[in-house]
Amino acid sequence: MFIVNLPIMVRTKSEITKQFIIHQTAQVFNTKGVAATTISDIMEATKMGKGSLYTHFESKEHLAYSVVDYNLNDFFVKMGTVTNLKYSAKEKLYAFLDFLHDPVNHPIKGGCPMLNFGTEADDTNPVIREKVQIAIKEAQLGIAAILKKGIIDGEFQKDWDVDEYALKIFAMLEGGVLMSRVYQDSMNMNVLIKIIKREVEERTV
Amino acid sequence: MFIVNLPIMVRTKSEITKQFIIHQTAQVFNTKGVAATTISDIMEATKMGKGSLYTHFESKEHLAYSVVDYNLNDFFVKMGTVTNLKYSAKEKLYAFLDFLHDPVNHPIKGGCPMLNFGTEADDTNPVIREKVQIAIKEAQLGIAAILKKGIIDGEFQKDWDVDEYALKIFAMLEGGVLMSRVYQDSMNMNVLIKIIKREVEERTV
DNA sequence: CTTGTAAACGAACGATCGTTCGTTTACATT
DNA sequence: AATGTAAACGAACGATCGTTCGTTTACAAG
Repeated sequence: MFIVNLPIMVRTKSEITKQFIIHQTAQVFNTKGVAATTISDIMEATKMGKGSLYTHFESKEHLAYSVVDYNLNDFFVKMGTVTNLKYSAKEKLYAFLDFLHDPVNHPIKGGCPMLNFGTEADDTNPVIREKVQIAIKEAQLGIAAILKKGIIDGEFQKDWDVDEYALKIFAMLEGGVLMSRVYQDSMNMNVLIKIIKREVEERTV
Repeated sequence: MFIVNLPIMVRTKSEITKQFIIHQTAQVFNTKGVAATTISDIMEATKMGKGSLYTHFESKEHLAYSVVDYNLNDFFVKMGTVTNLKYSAKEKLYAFLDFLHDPVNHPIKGGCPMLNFGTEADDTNPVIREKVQIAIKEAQLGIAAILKKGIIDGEFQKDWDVDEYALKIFAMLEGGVLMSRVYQDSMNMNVLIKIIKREVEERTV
């Protein structure tokens, strides 16, 4: 039915601008927070007029939702890029840990979006809270998947409770990000990563 | 010099009201954040007129500073109240852990103030960032002090790197608070506490 | 009770908030 | 080149922001 003869560029013009706005404001929202980011901030980040923004987003809140999605997704894309370069489970895990070794200059500008948007939204914004919840779940599962692969491949001890240890890794890293960013010094994060690696070695066959 | 014959009540009237305002708005700031808390919110929480607030605080920002101090201090007071009831190091530590077992209903209303104010302020408010930095340092030292007492009293193994483990505990707990509050379920926190207790047992002589 | 001083107050201020809308500009299709 | 449609735009809106200030109220001292 209704087969449309689409031009070469499939629904692009508006979509490109939309993505441009999201891309340009991702750091602003992640740094200042959703509530504290103003339309003026968005205009400055995009160099666009006030009215133009409302051609692509029905409200600041809806843009914020897209930006939260973008930042969360960006984290997993970059995390995947790093881990997919490695073959063994331990190498994947260590690559992931090293990927996060410097929270002062976090790979996602403004810091971990799960930490930032999670703490802002947990009591005030159910939509964002749920987005973060899904992302945290995905992160836990991602770490657990690496550990499980390590067991299947015979790298790690079979009796290791990997779901529990994935939770432990995630919590330690988020705590480490908080500390390092407040201290403006990534030393604590490096100690935590060293601890995790040591514990992984103890579970390596 | 200048010995003043002070009345019975030493600089109270204004100070009491000041503390009342801080007390009444502590939860609001900790839940909504400093930037998102408005004067109207403060008026509603205190049932005071707009002008009265400026009799006691020169700006919203200065009130926020006092509230951050209040919430951070409140945490340590409550933590001390719980741990001081115990004699042995392990009992103190477990009491502290159990004190944090339910982040959905955190002892400090709105959640951990180090987590909340730390993530909001790390890139935007140097004054608050430093207050949180000092608090985190104090928390680390507090945990480490308990562990050190455990070693001195012969409860824990002598070769335990307690500073490192205090850092690990703190990071895990902050990560656990984040997860539990985003999930609106304290299960993850309970697993993390269980893990810590297990590791402490392994270091118990 | 009178008086003096500090606290409480709310109207009003200028600034900025998020949003709307009529108009101009840009650009792909005739 | 003419035309039609969508994007870009900025002035203007009402609402709310944080702050100020002249006045009223509360209350302890004399």
